[in-house]
Amino acid sequence: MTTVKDVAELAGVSTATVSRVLNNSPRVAEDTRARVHQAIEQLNYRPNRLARHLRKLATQTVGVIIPDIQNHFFVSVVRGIEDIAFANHHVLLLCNTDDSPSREKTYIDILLAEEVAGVIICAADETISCKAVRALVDHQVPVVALDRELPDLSVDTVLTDNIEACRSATEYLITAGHKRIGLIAGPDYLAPGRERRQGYELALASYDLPLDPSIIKITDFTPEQARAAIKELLDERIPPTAVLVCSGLMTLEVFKQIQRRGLSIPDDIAVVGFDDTVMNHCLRSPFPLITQSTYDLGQFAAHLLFRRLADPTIPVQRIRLKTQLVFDPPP
Amino acid sequence: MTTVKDVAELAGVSTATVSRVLNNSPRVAEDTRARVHQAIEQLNYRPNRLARHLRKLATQTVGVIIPDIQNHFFVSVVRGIEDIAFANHHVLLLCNTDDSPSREKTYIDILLAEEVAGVIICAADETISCKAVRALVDHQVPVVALDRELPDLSVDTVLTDNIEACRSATEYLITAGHKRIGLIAGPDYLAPGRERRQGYELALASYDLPLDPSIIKITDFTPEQARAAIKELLDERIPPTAVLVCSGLMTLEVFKQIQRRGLSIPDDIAVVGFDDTVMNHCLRSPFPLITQSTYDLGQFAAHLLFRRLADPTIPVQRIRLKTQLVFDPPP
DNA sequence: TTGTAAGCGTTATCAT
DNA sequence: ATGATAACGCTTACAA
Repeated sequence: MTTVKDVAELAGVSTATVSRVLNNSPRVAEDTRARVHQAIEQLNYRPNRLARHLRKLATQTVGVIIPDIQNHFFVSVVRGIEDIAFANHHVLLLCNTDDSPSREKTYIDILLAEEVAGVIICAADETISCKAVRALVDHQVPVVALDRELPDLSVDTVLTDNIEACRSATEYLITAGHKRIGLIAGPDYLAPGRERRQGYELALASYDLPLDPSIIKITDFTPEQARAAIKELLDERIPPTAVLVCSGLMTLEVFKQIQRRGLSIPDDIAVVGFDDTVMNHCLRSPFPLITQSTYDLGQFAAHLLFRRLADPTIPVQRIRLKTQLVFDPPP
Repeated sequence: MTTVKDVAELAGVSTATVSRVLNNSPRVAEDTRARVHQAIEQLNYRPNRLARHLRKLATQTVGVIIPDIQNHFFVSVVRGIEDIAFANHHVLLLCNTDDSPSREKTYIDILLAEEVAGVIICAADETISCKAVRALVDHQVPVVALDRELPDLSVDTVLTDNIEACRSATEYLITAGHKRIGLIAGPDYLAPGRERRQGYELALASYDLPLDPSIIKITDFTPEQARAAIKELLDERIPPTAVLVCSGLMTLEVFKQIQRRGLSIPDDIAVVGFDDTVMNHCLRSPFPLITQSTYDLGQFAAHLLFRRLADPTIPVQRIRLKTQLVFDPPP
């Protein structure tokens, strides 16, 4: 392994000078700079990031904590983050939690020990996660909350406009004539669960429709619970004539189950789902989808992070990304 | 930031002893060990990974270089790798190359500078990539080639059984009565391109069917080129009655284009595609798919890496994973 | 403009 | 069994 020392020797200067060249210090003569650069070339020298970061007590590494990259939702999020990080000469540490607070905690401890420059996190559980994430904040590690909040913490946050998305989607169903609309939502301890339900309730209220708890199903966002939920809805004594499904993974499952029962959409039951995860790409979807630009979500989060890295004093930012109600898949 | 020094002070021992406890050295009295552990607890001390790794000149970081996480194929690959890495207390650096050798090179330089413990790579270009990857090998960084080969390098490799997969798929089409079978394959500089074409040719040969270059389309695996390819095939003076499409992304695109033309599968044209990326999940696929367990692919690669990390002397391994020809989607 | 030297937090060697 | 101390590769005061 070649080190600054080797370069210094070959260039006939001290290691300090090499370091200055490496860090583009202005206080170095042009010809020395040239000689050093030549030595670097010749030896194919790459400064050791570990050593550099240890010395500076600052890395060029960003921790990305998400539930599961296998959830289509996070794929482009991660890519969006990576592209911004790459442009800033930073590198991504990918951490999948499976929504387990304990695995999340383990990863946070590792990221802390790795002295990451910052962390972008989609928390496993908004209340529980705060405790672990606080350790990052206490150690001055910038944190960006993505898609889910960190309520006790004052950190930059980028969210989807959940309430308005579901309010308008529900309104769409209501104006289409539906009076009994089922909801398959997520847990209250996650913003996308809580707020999407709120949007739904808001719409019902503004049209003076009754809120029937028996057709509001709160799940943990998994397909398994979505399957149980849609089953229960369809088995109601008076089944809903429409249903709003509040995540991509669940929408797919609901679609499958409805198909399996031989029911038709929207004649037997109307559906509005979330995210163009799957079916949107391979068939003209038989129902509208609330879509979010997940790539943008990632990019925004990364932008917030690097902005804060550049200037830690700016006020905490909070961004809401708009959604779209899409009736037809892309060509 | 609490350091060994703080712990040592609180426990009333030297930093060396703390380090011994941290590294489970047997040469430390039980009561001192207890005192140190208590101090660690009390201070909530986490050993700095950077410092540790710099000192040991060995990290617990694995570089994962793939073309694009947005390609569904790599999603579970990465997750498979992560799960094994996590179990081994290692962490993942995710690098997307977009199949660009230059971006790949940049990432390899970074990984080298980060002193990663090992690298799992799906090369952008088997010939070009070798040059950059050789730097890793030269620096004794274990490398595992995934899905694509590193021909000039003697490294552990995990591949799909491409030839047999496409031979049997083509055979299936032949025994179904097809005599004029089109092929949409990948480039020769990638194993999945090259070998899948070989399997196709093998099958034709063994049934004494002619090889018609005009219905063999070599693409770069992108949907764009797949679209052009299927268009050309369908516009042939005598169009093929069947087509074998050699990647998941391309299969989806071909499916769309056939649909758009109002043609029906398999009556107008029979299709065999790759990977259960999309349509398999939302509708009973109208045609069979060659599927690979990408999660296993990732796990195997990671296993190879950690095996070599544990014992660098074992002979280079080469694994071929079997595929399945799937006619019906999972329930 | 350049060099010397200390130090980032850890571990390994050598004493004791 | 434990403690001093040097070293990993780099950056940055402080001198010169």
